[in-house]
Amino acid sequence: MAGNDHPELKLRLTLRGGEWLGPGKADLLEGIAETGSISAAGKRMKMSYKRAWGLVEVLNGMFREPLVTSSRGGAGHGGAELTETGHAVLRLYRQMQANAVSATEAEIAELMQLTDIPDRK
Amino acid sequence: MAGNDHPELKLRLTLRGGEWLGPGKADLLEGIAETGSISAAGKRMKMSYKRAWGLVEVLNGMFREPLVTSSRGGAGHGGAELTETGHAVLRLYRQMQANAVSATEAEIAELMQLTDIPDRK
DNA sequence: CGCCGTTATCTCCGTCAGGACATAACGGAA
DNA sequence: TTCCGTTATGTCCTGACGGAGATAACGGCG
Repeated sequence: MAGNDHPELKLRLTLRGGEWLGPGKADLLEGIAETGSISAAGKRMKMSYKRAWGLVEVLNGMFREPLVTSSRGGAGHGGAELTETGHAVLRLYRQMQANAVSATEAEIAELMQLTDIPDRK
Repeated sequence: MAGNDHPELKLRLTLRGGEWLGPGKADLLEGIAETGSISAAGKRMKMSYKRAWGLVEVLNGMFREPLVTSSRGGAGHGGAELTETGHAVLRLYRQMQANAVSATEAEIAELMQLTDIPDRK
C-alpha cells in the first residue's frame, strides 16, 4: 500500500521538427475512442475544448490520413471517433510504451535505488 | 536535401510527481562532464546560466547524493564536475535510451509509414 | 594586494501556451 | 420551428517559464 505511482516512463516520438507524438496526444486519442467526443475526452483530461480540438487538428495533419473524424449535429448531437489509422497509431504507441518499459526495467530499478525514496521504515 | 533527423525517441522518467529526468537534464550532465563548467555546458545548449544552474540544483535534489559538485575561485577559477553518482545516472539514462530505441524500432517504422513524409519522389 | 573566471543570486521583462468565455453552425428529434 | 449537445473558431487575459543583465563571493595566482 505504498501509494507510490511507481516511476513512470513517458515517450515522445518526434516525427519531424515540431511534430511529435507523446503521452498527451495518445491519451486524448484514447479518450476520444472511449467517449466518442472531443469535448468529453478533453474534459476528462482537464483541458479546455480549444486545446483538445487543437491537438486533434495537429494529429490529423501529422499523418497521411486523419486519425479522428467528427460530425456536428445529427442524431447524437455530433461527436467524434477514431479512424482505422487512428486506432492503429494509438495501438502502436501503446505497444511502444510497453516495449520500452520492459526494455528499461533494469536501469529504472538502478536509478530508483539512487533516489531519495527511502521506503520510510 | 533530405536533411531529415530521422525520427527521434525521447524518454522522460518521472521519479515522483514534479521530479523527472529527461533529455535536457541528461544533455546538461553530459555537457558538464565534458566541459567541466556549468556555464560552458549551458552555453553549449544555448540556455542561460541561470537556467542551467537551476537544473543542476534540481538534479542534485532528486537523488540521495548530489550529481554535480562545483567550486568557486581557486586554481581553475572555479568549475563543476560530475560525482560518481552523476556519472552513473548519465550512463543509466543513455543505456535506457538505447534500449528503448531498439525495443521500439518495429513500431516506429510502422508509424513512419503512416506519416506524410512521402519521399517526394 | 588586485586580477580573473566561475559559481551563486537577484531583479526586471518579454514571450507565449493555454484557460475562460463568447459565438455560430450543424442537423436530427420532438 | 424550436431545442439540444457537439463541433468549430474567434478574442481576451493571465501566469509561468526562461532570457538578459547586474552584482557579489570565492580563492588560488602573479
